[in-house]
Amino acid sequence: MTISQAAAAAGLPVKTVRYYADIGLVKPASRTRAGYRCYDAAAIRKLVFVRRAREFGFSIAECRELLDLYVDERRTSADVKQIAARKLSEIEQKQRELQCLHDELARLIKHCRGDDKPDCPIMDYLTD
Amino acid sequence: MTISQAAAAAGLPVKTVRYYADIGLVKPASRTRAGYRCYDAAAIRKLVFVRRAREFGFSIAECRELLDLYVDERRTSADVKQIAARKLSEIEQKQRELQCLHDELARLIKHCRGDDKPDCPIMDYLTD
DNA sequence: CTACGCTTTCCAGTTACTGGAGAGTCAAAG
DNA sequence: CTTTGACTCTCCAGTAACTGGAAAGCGTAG
Repeated sequence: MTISQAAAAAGLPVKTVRYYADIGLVKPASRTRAGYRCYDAAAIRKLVFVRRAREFGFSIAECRELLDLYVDERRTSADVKQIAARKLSEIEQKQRELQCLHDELARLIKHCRGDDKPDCPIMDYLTD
Repeated sequence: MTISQAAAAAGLPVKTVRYYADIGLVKPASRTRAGYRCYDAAAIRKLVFVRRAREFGFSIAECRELLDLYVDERRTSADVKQIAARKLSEIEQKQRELQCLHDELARLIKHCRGDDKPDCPIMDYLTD
């Protein structure tokens, strides 16, 4: 399978697949004599795996960790669960932060008259 | 005021203040003969303004916009409100995305036994 | 006078790609 | 057999918003 076929199968841009090969995250199974990357079913499964992990917000480093577990037959679900739990608490942390920002900004917007005068509680708040 | 005093007053790292000067976001009031940046009260107010706007998640480009309004005596609160409302809807969009991720990941973690066996619904999900 | 701390500029690295240039490859059409 | 067009290769640069570090200059206290 050529890189464009692999990219289509995995649901990733060709550039990204090439990038993953460059950084050694998901290497092609082989190369043709002309240097074209060849992807087999296993490599494509890894690409899909990485795409889904990335969609979950896992970093490339974390994807590497997960991919190591993915191919490790002696992995334990406890290992996987730990990484996932770590990510979940990061997500929750970000959610709390966003909620604060949201509430504060919504409050300011509510109190801003939005007319043609310069006075504005949003500006006042930023000025402090 | 030297750059380190200005940075302390604004609650920003020195490097960041220098960076803001480099990109023309908040320029020092003047320079000493030796080339040292000099910050006056107005510049420090702008630094604080930018710090707070950044904390709200406004990008540097948006900070520039807001800063233009900040110094514009003919600004209208409608202009400010519009920018803020745009940012608020971005925040809400990100909140919805995070909520989806959170729920999905929490569900998977709940169903993962977290024992010493390799079987894991999280891995299954990523493999698809 | 010297030591130390602060400042300067410039360069590189971070994250995870994305775009583009210039050159090589492949398969099909004429 | 050649040509055309699509595809691929590598390498370089840029993105956002800094951050770290090197090498050199400046300023003041002892």
